[in-house]
Amino acid sequence: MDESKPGRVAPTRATISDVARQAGVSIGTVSRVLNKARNVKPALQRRVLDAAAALDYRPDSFAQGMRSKKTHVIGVIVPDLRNPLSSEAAAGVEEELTQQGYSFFLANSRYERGREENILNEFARRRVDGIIAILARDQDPRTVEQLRRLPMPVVLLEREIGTEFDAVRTDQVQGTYRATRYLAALGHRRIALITVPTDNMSGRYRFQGYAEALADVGTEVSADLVHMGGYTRDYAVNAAYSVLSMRNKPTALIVSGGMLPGVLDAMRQLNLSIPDELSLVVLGDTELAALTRPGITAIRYDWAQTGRVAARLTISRIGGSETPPERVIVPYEFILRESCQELAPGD
Amino acid sequence: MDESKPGRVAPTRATISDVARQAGVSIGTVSRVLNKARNVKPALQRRVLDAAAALDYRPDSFAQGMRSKKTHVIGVIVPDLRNPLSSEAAAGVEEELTQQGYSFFLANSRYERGREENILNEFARRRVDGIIAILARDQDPRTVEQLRRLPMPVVLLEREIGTEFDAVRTDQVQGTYRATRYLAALGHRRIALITVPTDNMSGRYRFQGYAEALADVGTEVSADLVHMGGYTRDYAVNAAYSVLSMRNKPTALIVSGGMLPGVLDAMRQLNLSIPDELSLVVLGDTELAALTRPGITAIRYDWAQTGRVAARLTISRIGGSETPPERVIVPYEFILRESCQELAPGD
DNA sequence: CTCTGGAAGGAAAACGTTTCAAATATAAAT
DNA sequence: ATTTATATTTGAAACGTTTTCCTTCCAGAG
Repeated sequence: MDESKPGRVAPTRATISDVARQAGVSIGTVSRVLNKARNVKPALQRRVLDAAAALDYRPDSFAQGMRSKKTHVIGVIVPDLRNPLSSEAAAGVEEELTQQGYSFFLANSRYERGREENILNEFARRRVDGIIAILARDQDPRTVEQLRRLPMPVVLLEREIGTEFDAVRTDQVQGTYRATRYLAALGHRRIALITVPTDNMSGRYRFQGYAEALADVGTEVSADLVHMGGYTRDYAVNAAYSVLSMRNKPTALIVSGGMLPGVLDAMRQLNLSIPDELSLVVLGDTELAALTRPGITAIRYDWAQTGRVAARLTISRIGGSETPPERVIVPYEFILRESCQELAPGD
Repeated sequence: MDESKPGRVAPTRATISDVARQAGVSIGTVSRVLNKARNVKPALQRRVLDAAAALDYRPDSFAQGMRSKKTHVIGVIVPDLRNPLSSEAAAGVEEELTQQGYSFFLANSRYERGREENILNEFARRRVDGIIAILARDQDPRTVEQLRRLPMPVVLLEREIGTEFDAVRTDQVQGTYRATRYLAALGHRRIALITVPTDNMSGRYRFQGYAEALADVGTEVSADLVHMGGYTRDYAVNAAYSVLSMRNKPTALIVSGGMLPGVLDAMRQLNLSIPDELSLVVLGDTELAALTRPGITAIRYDWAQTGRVAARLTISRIGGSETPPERVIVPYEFILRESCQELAPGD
């Protein structure tokens, strides 16, 4: 019925046979011209190209995918769309993929394993050429098993599973080590840590850097200063609240970027000021850290860069690269602001 | 060669004919069971379902799309992945689409028309079932024409083109009106406005609300107080810098959320304090506005909600809804913080 | 002039679904 | 027991590509 509507252009797209007819050749020839263009006389080639242009022909990606098994689509799975890690990484992936002619599905697991499983299944069903994943948990054997079964290359972002998958990550160990040593150099010894659980790489490596730095200055990790039990803002608020209202409270605090809002919130409630009453370093720089007053000293991670690297790596795997799994580590940057203070000897 | 590797599961997925063979029925029956399941005897239905489960069968989405013309994919195009409007809207869209069994392509135009055009073409080629778009410019005739030609429903987000497309947007007119009136009620008359250009809806409606409010308090718009020439952070810094270093500088400033960082940056450079030297209202609430000190009074827009509504609307259009184009307006919320001060009579 | 071999182009198969027409089985009505 | 209507199931076409296998051309060699 639409066909007859006067004002409406018929919505039927030209197919390859339309082009073939218009150019007076077989569809096979059209396909050959449009793809490799081998063994076709220049004259014919022109005719085909002209016909295709005239008809505004675009190959149907479903027919292509059906036949050639290549979709030029990559699946990207993140745990929390609103977290800067996710959005920055997605932005980096986007930059690189677009440039290389790929599209991508974006999916959000919300840190739920069930969702993650469904998403991976859906990606497989949709025959994505590759997957870039920031997993909720990288130690769950079911997840690992599912990844192993996937017929397309998988690149992990900010996560690690043994050495069998490509992985791109920021240097959380060194970054956190540096943050801790920086505070220690200012005289702090009671340094609290609020970040994500150890069931993914970020938490594990952050704790490792923290613990190593403390050990190097001859201090032991004190369990009551470490809160690594959740991902949410509420968790951060509660953790900060409880650690900052201890009788013998810490003089410094290291918090991950996604939890900074919660910590600032708690500090406001407790009416604690930075840096007089608490020195603060954030793992992962954000606009909030940069622009709040005083500015928060930060370990900056270039997540967009990890995204770009992961995208390039994925594409090279799709291209058939068979080298052993890579492990790329993107360095951190230390951003000095005004949130830390030398500890007065008496404190 | 992979087939023979001992440790590797053969990566060939089961097809519908495998299921048919296993269940001892025709492929047509399998298809019917898996889709509508009408007119199939319960016994057979069980057999088919069991077979499908046993083989871990998942219909190939390319074959499906090829035949049925439905892809269950929606294309989402945003102008700036790092802007809260984009990421919040994407998150809202994601919530709703996932729940309804849709996947989505996410693409980033970076406010460039050429990219936008390519993205729309790519979406068409990939036969997305519908498109949700935050356009770079909603007044460009070429963009409009391209949208008209698209064979799938398009829902505009935070943009409007006449009345021929569905559009979901926040109430920028009223929000900005309210912000302006609020400042006026505190005695301010020299109120600056820094936001995006008028070549998309947000800029137009913000200016409208601003101008109406000023008119209602008997003040004229003063061109040197209005900066609506760019989208970037750099633009915001420069605009704020120039407007705040005027001899007769404004006593209050309204800025859009994406540009708040730039404004705060400029204020820091100029060493201006809030609210003593400048009252500030931000259009679009963000974490930065909420957590910086003092907190910035904000007009909050629920972009995630617009995303959800747009997703629902898109799906209903895909379902064949033929009602006239809708125009949904999501209300604003006034968030009072500490960034505004009553103007002293002498000022 | 015939033969050979490579280049160029065509015809048709295949990809895995959905859907439609036809065939068969079942139930109801006579 | 037939006939008729209805419910179920089958078989095959169709979707728009890519690709494989042929056939046809031609040029150069013998």
